[in-house]
Formats: sequence, C-alpha cells, structure tokens
Amino acid sequence: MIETRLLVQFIAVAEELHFNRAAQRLHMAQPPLSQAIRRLEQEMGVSLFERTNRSVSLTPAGEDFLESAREVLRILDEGVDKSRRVSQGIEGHLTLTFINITHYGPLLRALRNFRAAFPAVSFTMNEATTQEQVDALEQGRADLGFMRPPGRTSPGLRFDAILREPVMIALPAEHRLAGCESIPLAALQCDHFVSAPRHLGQGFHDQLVQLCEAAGFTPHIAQQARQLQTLVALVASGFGVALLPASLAQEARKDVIFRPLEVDAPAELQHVELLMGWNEHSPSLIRDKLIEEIRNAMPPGFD
Amino acid sequence: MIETRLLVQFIAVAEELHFNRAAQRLHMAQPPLSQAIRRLEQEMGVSLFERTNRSVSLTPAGEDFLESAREVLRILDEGVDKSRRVSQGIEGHLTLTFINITHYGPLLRALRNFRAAFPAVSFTMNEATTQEQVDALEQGRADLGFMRPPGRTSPGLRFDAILREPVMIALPAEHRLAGCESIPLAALQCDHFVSAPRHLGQGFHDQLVQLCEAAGFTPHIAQQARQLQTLVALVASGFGVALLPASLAQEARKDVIFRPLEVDAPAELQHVELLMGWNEHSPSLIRDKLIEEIRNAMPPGFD
DNA sequence: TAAAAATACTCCATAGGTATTTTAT
DNA sequence: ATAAAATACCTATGGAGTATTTTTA
Repeated sequence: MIETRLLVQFIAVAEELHFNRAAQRLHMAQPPLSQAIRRLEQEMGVSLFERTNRSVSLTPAGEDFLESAREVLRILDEGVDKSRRVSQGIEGHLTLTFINITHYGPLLRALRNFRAAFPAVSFTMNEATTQEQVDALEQGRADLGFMRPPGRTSPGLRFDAILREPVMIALPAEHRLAGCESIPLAALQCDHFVSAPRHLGQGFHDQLVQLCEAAGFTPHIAQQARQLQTLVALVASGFGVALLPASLAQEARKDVIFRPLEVDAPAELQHVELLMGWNEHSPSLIRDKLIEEIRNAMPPGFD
Repeated sequence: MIETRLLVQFIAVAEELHFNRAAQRLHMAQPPLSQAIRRLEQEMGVSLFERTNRSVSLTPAGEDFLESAREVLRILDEGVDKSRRVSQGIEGHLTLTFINITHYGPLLRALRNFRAAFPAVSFTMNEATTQEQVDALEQGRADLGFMRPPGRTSPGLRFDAILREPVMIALPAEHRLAGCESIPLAALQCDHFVSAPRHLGQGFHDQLVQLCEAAGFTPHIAQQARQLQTLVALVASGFGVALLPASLAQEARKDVIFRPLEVDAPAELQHVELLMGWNEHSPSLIRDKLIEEIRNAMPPGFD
C-alpha cells in the first residue's frame, strides 16, 4: 500500500520538478527523496518522472497520477475535518423513529428549533411500532425513538416521558351512553372492547385489563388491531368500545365520541405516556443536543 | 499526515469491531493495533471508537470517517491502476495542434483508425500557427502538431513530413496572365506580391524571395497577412499576386485562379510541406502510437 | 473467572541523514 | 567546471512484537 507520505513527496517533486527544491520544501535532504520516489515508482510499476541529470519532467502516467494523488490527499483532509465536525456535534445525521402521533406541538417545535441551530445535521425519519423502535435502538439503527412505554426493554436504553395524556373511552356515536358527559367504566362491563394485541407490547392491552379489573370486571375483547387509528375505525363500525389516548380525539370524526373515564384506579393507570428513548451505549453528541432541545420545549412539569 | 497504513488498520477494526480479530486479519499482534488506533485518534483529535473492555463500537465521528477512509483507499487504488494504464498506452490524453488545413484525407483517416484502436484515449484539438505550435511543443502544452516547416526550432523537437504539395501562383481572375496554362515566374517581376510576414517564421516569405531570386528579380511585397486565407482574399481584391500551396486551390473561389509555376529552381523550393512535429523530450507512448498510425496511413513515398 | 483491551518494554525495519560519486551541460 | 541526481553507508525514530496488567461482564 502506498503511504500518504510518498504521495506528499511525489506531489512536491511533481510541482517543483527539481529534487533539491522539493526536498527543501519537505524539510528533508535530497537523497532520501530520490529514494522515496524510486520506491514509489517501483511499487506502482510505473515510471512517473523522466530524469536527466539536468532536468526532471513528468511522464504522462506521472501527470495522471499527480491528479489522483492530490485528490487522495484532498479527500483525506476533508474526511478528517468532517469527522471532527461530527465529533463536535456541528455536523451529522440522526435517524428518528415515531409511532403514529402527528399532532404534538412541543415536539415539532423542538425539531424546528434544532434544525435552525444545526443546519448541517440531516435526518432520517421512520414510522415504527414501539417494539420495532426498541429493537432499532438496541441495534444502533436508530438514534432516538418516540414511542409508548415498552413492555420489554434492555439495559442501555434510556427513556424520558415527553407527553402524558388521559385515557378516554371511545364510543360509537349511537352508543347508549353517548349522551353522558363522562362514563363510569363499570357501566361498560357488558360491552365488547377492541384493543391492541398484547404481543405488540405497547402496554395498552395490559392497561385496559387492569383498569377494567379496578372497575370490578374482566373486559370482553371482541377484536384486536395493531394501529390505534384502526381501533378508532373499529369503534366507529360498532365492533365495540375502546380505551384510547386523548390525543386521538383530535382527529375528530362524527361517528366516534370520546368521553372521560370514571374509575377508582391509580392516576398512572388512567394516563398514557409518550416517551422518547435512546441507547446510552451509542454515544451521539448531536442526539444528546436534540434531547436537550426537546426537554426545553416541553411544557413545565416534564423533566 | 495520516498514513494509509493507519486507514487500513482503522477500517479493519471498524469492520471487525474486535481488536483481536482485526489484528489477525492484518497479520499483526493486538497491542500495536490498539496503539495505532490510539495514534490515529490522537492525530485526528477525534474519538473514533467507543471501547469497553468487552465491546468495541464506532462513534458517529468514526462511522463518518470510515466512509472517508474507504473512499481514500478506493481513489488511491484507482489512481494507481489508471496511471499504470496510461504508462502502458491503453489510456490517456493527447493535445493536438493544427494549422488551418482541413482537407487532408490520409491524416483524418489515421485519426479515425487511432480512435477505434484506443477508445480510452481522449483528444484536445487546437488550431494554431506554426510558431505557436513550436512553442507549445517545447513547453509541453501540446503532444503533436501539424504545421509548416518552422523557421526557428529547438533541440528535442522532431519533425516528419506528411504532405508535400507544389507552390502555385495565385492571380486575380482579371489578371493579364489569367489565361495562361502555366506562368513563368519571371513574367511577374513587375507585379506586386502579397505574402506572410517574415517574423511568423513560416518560411513562406523566405521561399517566395528565394524563388523570385532564382527567376532573376527581387519581389515587391505590397501587403502582408498572417492567414493564408487572408492572402487569397487580398489576391482576389487585386492587391497583388501570391505564391501559395496548391491545397488552397481546393477552396475554389471564382475571383482567384491558381496556375503552376515555371521557374528554374530546386524542387524543394517549388514545394511546400506539411509536417507533424513533437517533442522527443516529452515521452508519450500513445503519442508515438498515433505517429505510427499516421505514418502507416501516408501514401507511399513518405517516411 | 474469563475474555478482551490497555500498558510496559524490547527490538528491528526503514525513513532519513551525510558523504561521495556520477553525469550531462 | 558546475549543477543536479544517484549511490553508499550510517543513524535513529517509531512501528511491531512479547509479556503482563487491567477491567468488566
């Protein structure tokens, strides 16, 4: 393999066309420079210079290699500089993953601020389930994920709550209790429920079961669906009722109504959180800066 | 300056994410590899790997530099390969210069053949006077030039005649001798002549003077012009008569007629040559191959 | 306790220096 | 005779090896 030192020496001789001057420029003596160029030519198997004892000139192959050598050093320099900027958090790339939650203002505001502050940082955004995000963070395929509380996690993953919203009851518009301001959960003990499948590990299923048990009954799960939006659609179609995060009420549709929940259960069971998660074993300065930006954008009471 | 050896070592560790395996792959021991990576990190001022004693992973800056390192080695390899091909005459570039002579078949044929045989060789073609071409060849700005016999030349330049054409007399259509099949030069001793300026060194001027002296008179130069086409125009406008290469008669215009010359002078004085010239101090395999191709395309009698 | 990287030291290969010769102008 | 590159030989830096220690999972 040709060392960069040889390239620097070659460029000096090619530019000076004079071994003595080139050696001066390189702060070295002429004989070792002659030897170095000879080594280079031998290793390449190419005659780079046409030498008489009175003058030095580049062969066409040397002329050609001069461009390559300059290019190599240029790319190396730029690569080192860029790597430095990345290590300083000035430049870089972040892969973010999201569950399908689109309307959360403080998060979007934080992202906008971050882009303004770090214009040289690029983003990849992927939608994914909570469990997919946990896997991606573990395997280093993602830098920061926005998800529901994960069932199983792994050491090294860190989470911060960035949104806490109440669980509400979603009813078909024609439901017998649709007229009530708020609904005692016990009143639904004979209703069918729709829910997320347990193996998706979003915790929603468990939370539903625990809330119903606090209300004194075991829910009858009529149908499961992976996407929360799909659950809303199932409620609309009359498959049953559902317990869902309040934010889904914002996508107002006339055939589904959301009502507050009345149940004697711990506050944390009656709320659902949006978390941001990352892998502290994958150090990333810019990711940490983005986390900081998001924390600053949060309403008071989140930390 | 970061040596390529360090890049190779860095890439090995980055790919294996394991100092021992990387060292095996590099056929070296683990401790010097650890030291080398540490040196690299120090020189760059960047932490490239996140090490625990149990695992190694790339930092974002390391991830980024991995791409640069691969790119550097790739360009270096390609550069060496390309330079080898250039030295073997498979690939390359030729800068050709021409005087304004467009209608010479064998030359164009040779160029076509050459392009077919060496498709990886690119060309730059520049029109230039004979003297400009001589300068360009001396300074290495051109590889091969097609020109008239130069006045002053320089050591290292080599020339080969590729075309020999008779000198003819160009007369305005209304000239008193326009009716003659051929014209004794002595008959023009009272006419005005137009000619190329002597300092352009194309030898034309000297040739004109010598021919006239062979015919027993000294020509009266009425007007000089740099371009032979301009001389034809001057003849057409009645500024005088001219001695010109026969090939100019091909650009037939009705207001100028060309007539053979009758004079008792050596044959070489009565002909003008097209030469190809090159600098033998600038070695170029592909140029030599093109010269060979052109010689092969010449009609018999040129060598 | 075991696996893996870091540390400490030793050694030698080779890049570079000095003195000299060769060569072409 | 001189300028410039090549050759010969020497020196010493630093890259690589071996033995050992440290660390943490």
